[in-house]
Amino acid sequence: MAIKKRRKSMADEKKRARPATQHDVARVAGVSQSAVSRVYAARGYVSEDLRKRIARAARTLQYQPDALARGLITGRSSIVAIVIAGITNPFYPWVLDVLTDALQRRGWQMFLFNAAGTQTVDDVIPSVLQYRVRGVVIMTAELSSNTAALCKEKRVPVVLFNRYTRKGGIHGVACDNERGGEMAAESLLAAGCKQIAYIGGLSNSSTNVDRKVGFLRVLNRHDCKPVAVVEKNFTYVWGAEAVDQIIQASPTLDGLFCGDDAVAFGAIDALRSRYQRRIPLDVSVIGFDDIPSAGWPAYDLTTIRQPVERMVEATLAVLESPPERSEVVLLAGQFISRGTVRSKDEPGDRREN
Amino acid sequence: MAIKKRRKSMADEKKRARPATQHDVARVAGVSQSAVSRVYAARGYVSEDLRKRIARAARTLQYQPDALARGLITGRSSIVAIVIAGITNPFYPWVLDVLTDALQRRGWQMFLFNAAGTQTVDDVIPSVLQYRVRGVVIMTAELSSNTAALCKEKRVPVVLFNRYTRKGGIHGVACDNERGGEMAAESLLAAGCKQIAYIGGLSNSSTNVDRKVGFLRVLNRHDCKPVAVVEKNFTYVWGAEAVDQIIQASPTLDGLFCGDDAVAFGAIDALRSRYQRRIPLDVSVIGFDDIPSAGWPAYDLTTIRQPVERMVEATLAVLESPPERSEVVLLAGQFISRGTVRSKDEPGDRREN
DNA sequence: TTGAAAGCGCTAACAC
DNA sequence: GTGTTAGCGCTTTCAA
Repeated sequence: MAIKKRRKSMADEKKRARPATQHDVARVAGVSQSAVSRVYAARGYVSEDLRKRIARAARTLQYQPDALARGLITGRSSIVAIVIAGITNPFYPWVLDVLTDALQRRGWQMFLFNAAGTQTVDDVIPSVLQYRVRGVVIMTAELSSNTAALCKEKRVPVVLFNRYTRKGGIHGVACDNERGGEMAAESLLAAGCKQIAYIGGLSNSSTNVDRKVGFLRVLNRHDCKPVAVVEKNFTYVWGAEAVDQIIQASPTLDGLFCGDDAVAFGAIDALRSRYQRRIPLDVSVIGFDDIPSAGWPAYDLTTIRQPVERMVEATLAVLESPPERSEVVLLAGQFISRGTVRSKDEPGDRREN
Repeated sequence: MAIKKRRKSMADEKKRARPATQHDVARVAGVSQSAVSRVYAARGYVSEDLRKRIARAARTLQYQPDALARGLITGRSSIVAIVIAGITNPFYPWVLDVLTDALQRRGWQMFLFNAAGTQTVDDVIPSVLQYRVRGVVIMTAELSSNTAALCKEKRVPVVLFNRYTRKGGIHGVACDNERGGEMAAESLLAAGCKQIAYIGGLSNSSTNVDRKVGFLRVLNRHDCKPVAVVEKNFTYVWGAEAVDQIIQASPTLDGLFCGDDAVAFGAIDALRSRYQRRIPLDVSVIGFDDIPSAGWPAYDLTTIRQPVERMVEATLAVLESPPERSEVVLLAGQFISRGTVRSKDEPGDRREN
């Protein structure tokens, strides 16, 4: 008691620095501390009378619950960790915009980690787990089975966003990329393209593989052999670089499917500025994602829209109540027809400006 | 003790669910729990011998410190909260890319909040403060003095990023926007532009005001009266919309300074596709920020580069040791000359493609 | 150099 | 309904 007293007086000295606790509120309201807890934890019974007195005391004291203490006792914070790589690809800001909104509506917080540069997912996960996060959403391809086991052991649900794995215990939410690839192929073939190429992203990511597989399946079905299939990563720079490679070998290229919109932008800029190709008159181009800038006049890109809102909802649904067995949710994309695929009937109708 | 025993046996039943604590490590290593703490808190004395035994025990138990418990006792987490609005403006992904890297190198975590949509900064700050964050970085214009007071009371440093205020207690880190505006004006005048306009962003933000003030100051000094000064927000859509307004009234427009690169993109697209203006032959355009896409061939935008790396470092420096008095750090931007400002000497030299 | 012990602010049995 | 009480896992005096 003596020690306690000493502490208290220290606290009194610099009172302005110490925020109000449930104990303070209880004292002012003339109730027990646990009654205050019951109000804020929204659990157990509290009479209207007590509730009111507590609310008033809390207001005068400017009481705010301490999330750290709450997390410590409950064993769970309300933090969701997002691991991203290449946040400068405009697809991700779009996703983050939707995701932050959905999270904030639930009263959850977002940890943002960037697995670009020096750090990988595996480096970053352990420190995330220290906060007893509610879940981890991974938007990068790499995740070692070691790290996966770590999350499983701590009972932290992991969901891969915009990709998936068939390894057990890891949930996945993605667009139906195979079907998307098929739609792209169908569209280019319908436009009368003959010399068709695919510029992919990260070669072993499910995102890239599925889009490619669907695309090539339809091409194959129509006995159309692609003039080139090249893969590296989902960036503007790679799109432009890939065009360099392709055009050298196949100057008569007339149809191009790109792994995502950023790649498509790079490809289009290279085709126009380095090789004087008109889009879509000389080359038809299709992207993937439908990021906001895809609709801007500079590109006016035909693409496949990812259902980001529904993907985010599906992701949070998994975090709220993780299914026993790992689950892969595939949602349909939507073909968005704009100005980078020529229409077969009127090939000369379009002018470049 | 009886109760304690009961708890313990419960814990044993579902042992796999309970992560190792310092207590467990201490037991295995044959030392006290406080010795383990001293090792991980990196404070106080621990002999080499103990240190080794503890390290070994920790490894076998896969011990990871609990950030919530640590935060509770120390009164501080290692979380920095970032409040953003309009994350889809490519300037912010760029900043986040740099910022996440700098944070992770320090072993800090990032809370990301989006003040777009339904939520404002003021809505979001209280819940951030519950986590005893190390600091708050605000990338939005709005922050009520009420909320500012709240942070001050909790002794949480606040720094405005890419903007500032002269109100007390709030730090600010920004580019020298006035000087940037001056450089833009000097460049347009040097190119021989006569009919010059400014398309700004959020009208009362320091970012917008300073760029405009610097720009108009130089114009005024050269007796050049702008044909239009319009302001709304920092978006692509607004850039295009603003051009509609300006061109109606001033079809002979030949010089344009835009509040940021996104606005410039919208303006350029509208000038080209709706009004058949050639850039820079008919109209010279300057942006601000130098976001990554500014250098892409589609725009090849002349602009002023914000020193994002140095801005981030300055921001974190403030969070690490907040100065007593509020402090505004202004860092110089860099003029980046590309293809959207015509050179005076050879006005007919450029071709659009 | 090490250990014992108090307590950060909160939740959740449990007793009344 | 309400209060009492025992910790959650950690840091930090303080004594030895």
